[in-house]
Amino acid sequence: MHIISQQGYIQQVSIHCVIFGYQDKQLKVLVPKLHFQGDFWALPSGFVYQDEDTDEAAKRILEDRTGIKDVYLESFKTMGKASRNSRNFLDRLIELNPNTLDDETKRREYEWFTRRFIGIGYYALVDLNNVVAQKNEIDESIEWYPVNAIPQMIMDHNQLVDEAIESLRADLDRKRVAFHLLPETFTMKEVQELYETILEKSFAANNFPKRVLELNVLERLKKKFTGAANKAPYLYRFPKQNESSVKN
Amino acid sequence: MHIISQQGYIQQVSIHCVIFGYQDKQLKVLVPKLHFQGDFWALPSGFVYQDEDTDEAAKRILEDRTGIKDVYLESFKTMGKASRNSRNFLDRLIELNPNTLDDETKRREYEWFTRRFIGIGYYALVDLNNVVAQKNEIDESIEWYPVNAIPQMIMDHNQLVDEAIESLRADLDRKRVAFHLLPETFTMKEVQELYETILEKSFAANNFPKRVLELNVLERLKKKFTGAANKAPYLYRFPKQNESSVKN
DNA sequence: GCAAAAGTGTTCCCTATACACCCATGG
DNA sequence: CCATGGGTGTATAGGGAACACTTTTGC
Repeated sequence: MHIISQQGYIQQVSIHCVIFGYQDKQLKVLVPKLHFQGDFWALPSGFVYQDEDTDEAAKRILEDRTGIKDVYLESFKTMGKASRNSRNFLDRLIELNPNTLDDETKRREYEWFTRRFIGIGYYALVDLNNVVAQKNEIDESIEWYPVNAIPQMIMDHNQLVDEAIESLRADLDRKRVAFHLLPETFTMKEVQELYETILEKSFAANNFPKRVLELNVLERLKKKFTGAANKAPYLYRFPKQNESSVKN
Repeated sequence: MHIISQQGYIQQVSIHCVIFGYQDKQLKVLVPKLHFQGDFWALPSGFVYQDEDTDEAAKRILEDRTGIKDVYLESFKTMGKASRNSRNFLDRLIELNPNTLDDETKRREYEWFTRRFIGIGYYALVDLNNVVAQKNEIDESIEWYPVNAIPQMIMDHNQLVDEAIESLRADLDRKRVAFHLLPETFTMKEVQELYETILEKSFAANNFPKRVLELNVLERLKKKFTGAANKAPYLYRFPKQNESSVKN
């Protein structure tokens, strides 16, 4: 572990990333498990450099921890409780990993880490099928969990996920945000299933395409011939404005 | 001016309050003007004590600067640009107010104030008719401005107001938030005009009451006899859950 | 031709709007 | 009884859902 407290971070502000993906008709979140004794799960988190936008910090943390870059990012909530610190978490971690605080530097790190932090929550939308998340050295594993089967995480991270889902739902109506969860090309049925999954309600199959298409953000491509003995659906593409599409 | 930099604040985090009121069928924002040469308007802003929730800080700042307390508060946006600092503003202020930096303490304050700050935006909803906003000593005046006639403020404060309005509109649908802008008792027509003002669209007069009433949050009181030669409308009350209603 | 899934059309229902009408109130 | 504005009923339009139907595809 490097000396984190002296790298020019803004004090007492942390960034937390809820990374959404979509697979098997389920909304999933990418959660790393820390490489320590004791089953600690935690959202990819980090701090903000003095000369860095918080948006940039979220992107950097995401890439460092998962290898994922160039994704859609949205800040959704800032957690500001005075009691918000990682002392409970770190004490439990140290209890189960006795050699963690074996020198003066690390003890100073402990003090730094366990102060009260204001946490800025970001959610990311990625194309799970195209993205290969790679754990880095501080993680034991990194896995996609369906939103209703996320392990117990440290601090308020489970609450952050809940708030992220709520924001995602609210944003679905106003912004054309959902397409970021789909692969480069997709069928209208896949779009509908995605909306039904996230909003937990079903839509009529005849009106849904009309409503989506009149957003005027989808490009219709050629049909998708799968070899199956049925009518081939059209493929659509969501031309991404700023970001290039995600290729791990 | 006291020594602000040493009072146990969280470093580089600021709070900004957009205070909404409603009067004369207009949505208004309460904006103080600083007691300095040079026409500086700025949202009521401040910092967060180490042992204080950010929500508490927003409440405290609101009360210190305006005398208003016990209002509905909602955090709506966190501004995180690396370039976000008040150096331009303060340099202009010092230029126009030469005696501002006349001792060492104040010069140190200047350094503290002009660092990069992460700004947490809150909006408050108050009953403008019942609330008497009181300027404190650092303000020259404090006034209600219609949202489309707000003076040019410092830093990104105008943008904060725009984002606050957007959030307020989005929240109107999901939460029963608007009643906080009305007096203790009000007629259905007043509710409708409020919604029409904020959302900038009109509603049919027959269904609107039905939709509002089936929220089951309003209490119908006796009729309102104004002495005018017409049918007296019913008065309604919004029983506030946690907060007591605002009396300056 | 047949099965499977895509895509479309018809009908129905619900909600919101427009408009008309009735009602309470005070002069 | 009349003017005023609150409140309510009726007809209509639009959007979404259910259901049935047509179309495309490969065997």
